[in-house]
Amino acid sequence: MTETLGDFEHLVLLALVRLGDDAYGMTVRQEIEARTGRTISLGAVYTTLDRLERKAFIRHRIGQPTAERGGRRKKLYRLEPLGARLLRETSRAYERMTAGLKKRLETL
Amino acid sequence: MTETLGDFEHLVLLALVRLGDDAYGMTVRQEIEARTGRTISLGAVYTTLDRLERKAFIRHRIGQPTAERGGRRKKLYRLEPLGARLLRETSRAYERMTAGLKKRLETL
DNA sequence: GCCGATTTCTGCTACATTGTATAAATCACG
DNA sequence: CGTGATTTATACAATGTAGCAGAAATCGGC
Repeated sequence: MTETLGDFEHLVLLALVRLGDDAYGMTVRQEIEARTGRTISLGAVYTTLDRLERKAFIRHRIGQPTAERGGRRKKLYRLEPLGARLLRETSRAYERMTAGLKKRLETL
Repeated sequence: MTETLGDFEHLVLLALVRLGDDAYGMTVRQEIEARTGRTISLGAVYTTLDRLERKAFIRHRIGQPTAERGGRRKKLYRLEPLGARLLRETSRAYERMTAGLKKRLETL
């Protein structure tokens, strides 16, 4: 593996996988906040999405405006093959690091 | 969660758990290299161990010299309660992020 | 036993990348 | 317009990483 993912980048990619068609700034933040319990600024999310896109791990398209008042057009993101491969590798590496340790981790 | 662990810091803590009594610079590197498949410089390991210790997540003691060739005295590291708690939280957060996604991740 | 060669291990320094907050700009709709 | 949803810009802190210097220990020859 040549490339590596930072901690937060990793979380963002996982959020994209789970969110599927509805992945953009706000939902990505919600998803990560809800599951990790940590508080995240939107700026952090956008910066990271942008960086991941520059590296060709993800790509965006512009969504349709919604019927709500306000509601600027969203940038919807999805995983690209390069990012998918890296995410899979990173997840596997994590699995190998924790293999046989999960019970112990819980009782730390 | 107020504090967070970086990607590499996380790997280092996991290595400490697995290595138990025999965790020092070289073995930590070996462990991470073997399981993640990535190449790691010793300097990276030492710097990270040092930072983790400053934050009171880990602590070291000086080991006895061994009979091996070379074999300078080792700094043996072990997890402190603060680090253990953070590691557990981080691991749980990751579990929640990947819950129900593992199969999908494998076929990305 | 002393001495240099050799090996293991640690410390330091410097720089690149990633993480994060805050404030400002845009856009879509009524 | 004015208002709310969303994105962009900016700046700085924290983390990741390489490279090299140096200290401590053993080994073999003399």
